[in-house]
Amino acid sequence: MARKTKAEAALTRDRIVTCARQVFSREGVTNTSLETVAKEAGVTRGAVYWHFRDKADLFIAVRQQTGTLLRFADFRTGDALERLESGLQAALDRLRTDQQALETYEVMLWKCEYVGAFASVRQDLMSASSLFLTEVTELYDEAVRMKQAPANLDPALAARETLCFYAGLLKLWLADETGVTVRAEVRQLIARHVAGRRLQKAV
Amino acid sequence: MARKTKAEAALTRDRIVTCARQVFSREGVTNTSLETVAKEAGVTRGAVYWHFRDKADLFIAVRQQTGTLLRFADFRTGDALERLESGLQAALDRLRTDQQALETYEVMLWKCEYVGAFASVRQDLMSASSLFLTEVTELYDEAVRMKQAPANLDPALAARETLCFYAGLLKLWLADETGVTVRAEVRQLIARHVAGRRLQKAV
DNA sequence: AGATTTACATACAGACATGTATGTAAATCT
DNA sequence: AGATTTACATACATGTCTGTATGTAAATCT
Repeated sequence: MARKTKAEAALTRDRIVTCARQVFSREGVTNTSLETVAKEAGVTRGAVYWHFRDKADLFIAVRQQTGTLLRFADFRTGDALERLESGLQAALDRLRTDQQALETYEVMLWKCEYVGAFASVRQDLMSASSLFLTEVTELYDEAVRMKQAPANLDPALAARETLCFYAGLLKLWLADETGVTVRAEVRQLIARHVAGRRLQKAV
Repeated sequence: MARKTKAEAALTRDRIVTCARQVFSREGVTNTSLETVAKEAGVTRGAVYWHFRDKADLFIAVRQQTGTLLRFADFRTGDALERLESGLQAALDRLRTDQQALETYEVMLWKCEYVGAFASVRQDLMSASSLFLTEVTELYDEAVRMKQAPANLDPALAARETLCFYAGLLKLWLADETGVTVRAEVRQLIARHVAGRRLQKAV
């Protein structure tokens, strides 16, 4: 077949990743055949195998294309607890407004089996959790130093609780199609969670 | 083949379910072939198809064999918040001491894709979440009435936060093989979470 | 005791997925 | 401008899984 331009090839690769995400979210990662992905992207399996070693490699590309939901570094205004809340709210907002992020996280949290080649991906997720812990611990630490949180608050422990809350929230939010379980009240949920850390309990 | 006694057949069925759980947790649900399960159980696929319609049906049996992790009804001593904490602690304790429960939840939370026939299973999980919400809401309601929790605590919202915390905790606990993320401090985590609801903040 | 199920094992038929090997024409390199 | 890659498409070889149909001897029913 006629060779494509570098730019064209990059587009092809991108189309494959995009289609893979969609097919993954429809049919689940394991049930997805690379043939299906290829067809959806208007290429053959040859193209897929040229750009990616195997399905696990493609899956990693899907994750990278979407990137991470949560970037506390993006929030520099307000006190530590305000920045924490902003970060969490922004993450959940993105799920609502960004179809791509929605699909990717649907796949990661509900449509993927972390076994075999995918076991290492789970390690990645846990690494991301560690990063989250580090950042949130620092935020709580700052909150304590600034007297916004009670002095007896253990930043590391509180951060772990927040991590659990966040992980569960993401997972339940995605599954809560009716909206009654958590979707309808995400904002208040997050606000409440963070408010619970403040020195003057307001909620 | 020689027909088995009803009792023998029940044992066979049970062996199949047990082996299915183990294979599922090793290889993931989708990657598991019924042939593998059958071999492990010392039977052929004929037996598996005799007892179960298909893999999804078998998966449901695996869930039923283990049952639910959390039964607040089991705890009748102490105030509402103490009962809440006891329930949560007991659930996580079970994961530590009950290999079967461990495997089942590993499968449900990390080794299963909720797609196609399994989509309805996810509905079931959300129904269980609703039940959890009902029970915990009632506990918080009682805590408020008994002045153990602040009057401005919204039981329904607090219950949702606890649900998220619990869901995330389960998921992270299972993946935290090194223990550094949450496993080492589950007890304090749960204690802290519940203590955060008490009128006199202690943590 | 005979008729009927039951609890499987065996056999069959077909679909589907994977990885690799090979071909090729145009981009890109020199 | 020629040599070399590149970006795929095509073809091949193979393994695997599913669902069902059929067989059968012993339990269970009547």
